[in-house]
Amino acid sequence: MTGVLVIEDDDRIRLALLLALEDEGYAVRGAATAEEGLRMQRREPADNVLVDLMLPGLDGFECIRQLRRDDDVPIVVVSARDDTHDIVAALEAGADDYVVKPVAVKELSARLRALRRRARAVPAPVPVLTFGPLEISPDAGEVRRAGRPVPVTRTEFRLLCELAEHAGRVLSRQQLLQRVWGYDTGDERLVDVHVGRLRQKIEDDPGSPRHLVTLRGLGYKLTR
Amino acid sequence: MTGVLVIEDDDRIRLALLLALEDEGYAVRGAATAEEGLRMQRREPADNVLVDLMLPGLDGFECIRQLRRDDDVPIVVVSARDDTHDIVAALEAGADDYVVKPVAVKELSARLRALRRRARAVPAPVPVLTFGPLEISPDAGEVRRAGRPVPVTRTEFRLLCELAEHAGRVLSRQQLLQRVWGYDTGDERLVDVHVGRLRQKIEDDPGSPRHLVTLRGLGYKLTR
DNA sequence: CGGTTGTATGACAGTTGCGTGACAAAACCG
DNA sequence: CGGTTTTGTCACGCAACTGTCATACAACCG
Repeated sequence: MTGVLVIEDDDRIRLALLLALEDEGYAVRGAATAEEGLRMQRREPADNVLVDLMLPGLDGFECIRQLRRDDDVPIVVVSARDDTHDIVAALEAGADDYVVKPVAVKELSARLRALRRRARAVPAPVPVLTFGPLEISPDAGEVRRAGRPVPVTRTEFRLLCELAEHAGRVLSRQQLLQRVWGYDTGDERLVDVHVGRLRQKIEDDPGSPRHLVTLRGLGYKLTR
Repeated sequence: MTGVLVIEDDDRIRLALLLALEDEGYAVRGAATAEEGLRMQRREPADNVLVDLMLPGLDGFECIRQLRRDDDVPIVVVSARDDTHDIVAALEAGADDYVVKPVAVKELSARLRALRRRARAVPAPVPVLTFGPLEISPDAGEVRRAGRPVPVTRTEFRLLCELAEHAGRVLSRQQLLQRVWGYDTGDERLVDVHVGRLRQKIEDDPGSPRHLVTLRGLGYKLTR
């Protein structure tokens, strides 16, 4: 299911767009302000965003820039203003297309499809967390040391990810039990054992660990 | 240097576009007919193609389709006709954008830039996914190993495509059940079985798979 | 320094997760 | 309709993993 987010302050127009797009088979949702739209997109990303330029508060241009900052979603501006200056500015801000109201829904839909044809082909890179020679990619379910894959078990992997996500911070055994194992209570030695096993695999000298370090009385942390 | 090819039969308009785009810093070339444009693009590909719809001989729609057949170049239609039906047809044929004459060069330039932003992100616009000796073409519904076609069943193919689309990422059995079978719940062994069958066909040594690998406790992933 | 607390590690048995072959139901196809 | 292919289910065996325990070691403290 492909989702479309419509950011438009005029209730009538927004509703009309939403209904029309829904008829075209999109899963729609709407926002009346840039702030609301940004929040929605951050929480549950849509596959396309339609945005008006004249918005109360944060205006359309700024909205586009902020959307672009942490998202590669295709953005289409739907504006009443047919002005070269606006069009150029919107596209420069990061929009992918600009259509002038009133717009035929069929056309809008075709433009969205054309846009998605391009956007979909982009293979999102697999994010990797690095700690010195250590590379952890949660999505790939893979750990590498100096480029070489290190076989780790599921529990070890979860533990490592948890530590990596909070790099530099101490996590107590209780916190780790909670987050990795889901235990509300349990033997804290369990954590020790797995940390030990992990060290055998990822540390050069497991005896004096450089990345997965113990903080006596506090817990463990992962450092760079 | 970014090159733009303008396919437009009206000499005056073509010249005007070429000059204006040259001013904007593009390396331009022009063609008066679809045939000529296709030949030029095949011999020395430009980074963008502008095409008129009303062309003598091969018309604009057909021109777009033929361009698309062996090229992923961004195509912008520049037409005098402001008609929803034409716009939709052109976009469906494979165009990326549609602007109506007369058009401001600044706008055209901005649209080209926006388009190229997207297009560049696609490194190899091949509809074939390769994993070592393995070739999967989702569109053609075909799998090859070392060039030789491999007969796979529909379910196997879908499973393979799903994994290929998320190359390098782990997909849990649940996710695969959901996406390939549409099951919200079900026996996860089912996935194992099909993965096993797939391995018999695509792996050199199904006993120790190199591409379709298991991540114990996590799921499966396809690697290069 | 000895006592105390906290941490590392090796061994082990129970458990889990995975791969596979067999088989029946279902879909497909002349 | 009969044969063939595809699909889903099941049970079993193997290998890998997990958690517990006991013991040894290291750090802290007065």
